[in-house]
Amino acid sequence: MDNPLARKLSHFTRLSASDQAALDLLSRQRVRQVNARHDLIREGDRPDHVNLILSGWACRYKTLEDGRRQIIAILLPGDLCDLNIFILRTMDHSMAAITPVTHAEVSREVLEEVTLKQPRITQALWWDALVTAAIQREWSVSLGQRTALERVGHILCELFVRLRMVGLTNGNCCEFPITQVDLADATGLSAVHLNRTLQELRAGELIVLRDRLLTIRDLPALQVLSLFNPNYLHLDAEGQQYGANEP
Amino acid sequence: MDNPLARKLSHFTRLSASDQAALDLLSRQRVRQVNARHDLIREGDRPDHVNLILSGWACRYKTLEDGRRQIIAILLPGDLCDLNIFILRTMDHSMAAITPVTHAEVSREVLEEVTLKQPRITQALWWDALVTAAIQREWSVSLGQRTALERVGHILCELFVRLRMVGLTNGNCCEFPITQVDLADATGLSAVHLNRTLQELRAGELIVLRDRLLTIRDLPALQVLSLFNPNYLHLDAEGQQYGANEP
DNA sequence: CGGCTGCTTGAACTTGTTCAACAGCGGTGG
DNA sequence: CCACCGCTGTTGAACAAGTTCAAGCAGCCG
Repeated sequence: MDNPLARKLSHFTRLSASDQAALDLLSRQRVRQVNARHDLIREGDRPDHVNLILSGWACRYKTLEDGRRQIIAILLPGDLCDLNIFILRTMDHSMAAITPVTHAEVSREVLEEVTLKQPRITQALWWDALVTAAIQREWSVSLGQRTALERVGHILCELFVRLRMVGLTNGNCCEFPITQVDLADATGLSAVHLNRTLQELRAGELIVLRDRLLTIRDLPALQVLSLFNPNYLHLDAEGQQYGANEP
Repeated sequence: MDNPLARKLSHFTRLSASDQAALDLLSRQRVRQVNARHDLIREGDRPDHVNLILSGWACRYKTLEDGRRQIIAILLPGDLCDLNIFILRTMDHSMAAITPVTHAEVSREVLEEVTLKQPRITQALWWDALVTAAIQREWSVSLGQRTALERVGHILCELFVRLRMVGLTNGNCCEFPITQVDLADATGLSAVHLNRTLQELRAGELIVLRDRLLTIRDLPALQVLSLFNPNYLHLDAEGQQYGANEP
């Protein structure tokens, strides 16, 4: 299975062959490439499609007038951006590629057709949207309450688990192609302090991060240190009751 | 119009008489009272209904094991909690009343019936859900990038504008029944520093806050100081194209 | 009256920021 | 081929913002 969206949704529900086919169809809609650090869409734009990340990392962000920037969310392969964007007139934030990104632009019509024909997919996309909202809430907790060390540990745990869901980890390793500046903007820390915090995690023998490759040496310890409780990711196959009964 | 939800949604779309009637029906579902600082629902619960706040203030919050608490969202009259909660098995956060709260518990069945019969309401509820998500993102920006002064100013602006949408302001005044401790937990500040920050806003002649009554003495100045840009609230009647054509 | 909650103040302290400089690396153009 | 540039990561030191601890006051309610 090389379709990251299908892989992710199968954590929620069992997908039939026709569900799979429908998701594959989504992945083949108008496929585009974007270079690293280029915008996919900007605040004020009015999009006419939904983006599905196929490969690479992207982010949502907002900037304040004086240049301060907050990364609001990190988008990984299999992430679908703003299902019902069609209702709001304009984007209130921007999205940018962190690495080179391939994404499919799915039109409203295609999306509606798929959700109409495949109710299990509709259900699963709902689950995905609700998890996305839960992640956003957890980030608020991090930004508001966690210390620098906890915050950085937490985001590493979260990204690792999310990457594992779409098959992008290898044992306790994963590609981790984000710069320290971007990680700092995501955690609300200065780049200098983020650097020192990473060093602290390395010194504690919790992680290795070098050459865009992350190894989590002791995930349980990192989770404890970061007060990371994965239940907000709702990974416990909650939708199995809607499982496919076709082959 | 004493229905805060209808009042809020009418900022997005024109509501027909039957839309109004349907929203009034929602407000009459199983009406409950909750005392101040009591939970409406707890992390781990599995709700079987959606809450519609009719009067009073509430909040969503999460606590960390060691007692640190982050208020994730503030719920005002007219706010509807988690439309599609039915999909996720358990709550990943709690909700509590800040003041005494009256709310209607709307069952899945009633909600589905209304949205099926009144497509304009469905559309408007979508708009509301997307605005809620946008608010959550803006809070991330505040927590991650804004200084204490900006953060406090920003939340005051936001709450004032949201209260105005549901008719709970009077000129530049509004009831503001939240304690400093709760405001501190919402802004990620200590209660002591929140107190000093409020004093700074008072000293700058921007606000008066006394006896649970907030007066914004200079909204434009407060907006500038807080880098408050209301476009994330999507208030510009974006859904007028779906306006009712019945009386 | 006593005890509670919410607000306020002072002072010491801690965490994270800012500023500045430098090293390593890869790409580009002379 | 080498010089140079820009980007990323790293380090040190001074600094600022916000926290913590501790105490006190006002109003309210039983």
